Amino acid sequence: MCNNIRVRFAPSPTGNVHIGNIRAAIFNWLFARHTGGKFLLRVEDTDLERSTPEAIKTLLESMEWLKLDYDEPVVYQTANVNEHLKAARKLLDSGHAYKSDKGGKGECIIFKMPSEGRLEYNDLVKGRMRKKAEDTQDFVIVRSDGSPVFHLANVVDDILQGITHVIRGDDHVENTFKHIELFKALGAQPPAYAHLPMIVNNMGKPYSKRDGSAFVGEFREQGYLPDALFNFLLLLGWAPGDDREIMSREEMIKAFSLDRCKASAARFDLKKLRWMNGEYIAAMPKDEFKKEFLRRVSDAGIPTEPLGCTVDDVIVPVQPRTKTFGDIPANCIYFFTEDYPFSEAAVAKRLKQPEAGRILEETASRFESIHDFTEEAAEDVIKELAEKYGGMGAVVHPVRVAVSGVSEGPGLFEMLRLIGKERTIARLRRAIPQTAL
RNA sequence: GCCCCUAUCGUCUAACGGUUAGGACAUCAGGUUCUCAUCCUGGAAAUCGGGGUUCGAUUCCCCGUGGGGGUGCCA
Repeated sequence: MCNNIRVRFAPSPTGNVHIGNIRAAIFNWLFARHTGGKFLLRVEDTDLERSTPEAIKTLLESMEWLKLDYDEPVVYQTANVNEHLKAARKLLDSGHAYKSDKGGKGECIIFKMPSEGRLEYNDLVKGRMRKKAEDTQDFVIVRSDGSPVFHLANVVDDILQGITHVIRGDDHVENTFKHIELFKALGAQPPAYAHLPMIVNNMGKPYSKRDGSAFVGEFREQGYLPDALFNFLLLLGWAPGDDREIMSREEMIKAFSLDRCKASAARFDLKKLRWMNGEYIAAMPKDEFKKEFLRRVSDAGIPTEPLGCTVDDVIVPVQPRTKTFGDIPANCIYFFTEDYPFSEAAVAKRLKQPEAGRILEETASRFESIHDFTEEAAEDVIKELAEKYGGMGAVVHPVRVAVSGVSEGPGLFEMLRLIGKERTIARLRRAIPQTAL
């Protein structure tokens, strides 16, 4: 039961966490949880300009939001600079590195790559990787200003943290040959490597902010659930092998393995994410949904008390229809205020009709005589009118638009009941001017 | 230019030499419903091209082509 598998997520805090990046974290986390190893977080904060406290806070929040817990205190790379430089001196002393002023910027330290033979390693995702030594080049490990370069810092930190498996993005494949040589030159055992394919846009280019939401925080803002995003990202480049798609964290942990990761890039499909998010929302406990629902309504500046019913009443028909929480204010505003907007398209299609005005007035006046405004009572009225005006649609549609401003939503009779008799009647009459052709 | 990787429906993917090439999202048609969402039924939809190896290739090899990554002071 005792293994010493140790993996890490090593982002540089830039203020935003890219989905490609967080996916690497997800795969690392799953690998650690599956194997019973340790998942560590290392913040590569050596870029002092971008690594602000706020950026680090954003990173940690994203991790927490996705429930990516780590097993040891966060390591900050800046704390290890002396170790990096010590390693550089060691490499200088052992003849693995040399000083040079090639670019004329001053003296830097360059690591010497093998000049002959073949470099190879076994990538847990991509398989056997090989490269002729003559196709590699020496590279800078300490800049002329004395600061360690990524390659050095990364490798030294991995040694310091005892990392056994490096699971990271595809863009590091070439670096791996360099890193392995560094490990060896420093007298350390290189870790195993697994390179995850990139997430690309529909042009096949790396997915960026230009392609839509690219950062964890944006999805959170738009009302995606962390579990849905997690699940969706996992399925980009990995599949359990059977037909399961929506899986619990436990199932994922149990099923995860690196050798089932794909080696080719995956396109980001927002439609599928939306669908999956809707599935997760539908499965949410009522009180959890209610909490987030109220937060969204409140943030939109809408009163949080429905006009004619309770929040719980509203939630019943709304939850199963919600794809993202960001859609909620626009979809439910008419339950909370008389100042609800009318969709132009809906008005044009349903209210600007020859008989619409008469239908609304007639519906209103018939509703007036209902004592107990139940769904059944409302339905009876509408059905009667439907016979007169040529079908349910002819009556239902204008009434729906009049009382809600939009052409879709909960069942009409349920909606009317929630809005209430007097308010419904008032809304119907108030909408009549809009039926003028 | 050179080096490395990669290639199954529109998209995400399954099929680790033998399947009518499966599932999901999206899409289309029909059913249910007052709309939307859900739900049910059905349809269309793929192995990049060319050579090999093999009794047999989506699967293995080679060559193209497309895409991605890298290429001495970004990470």
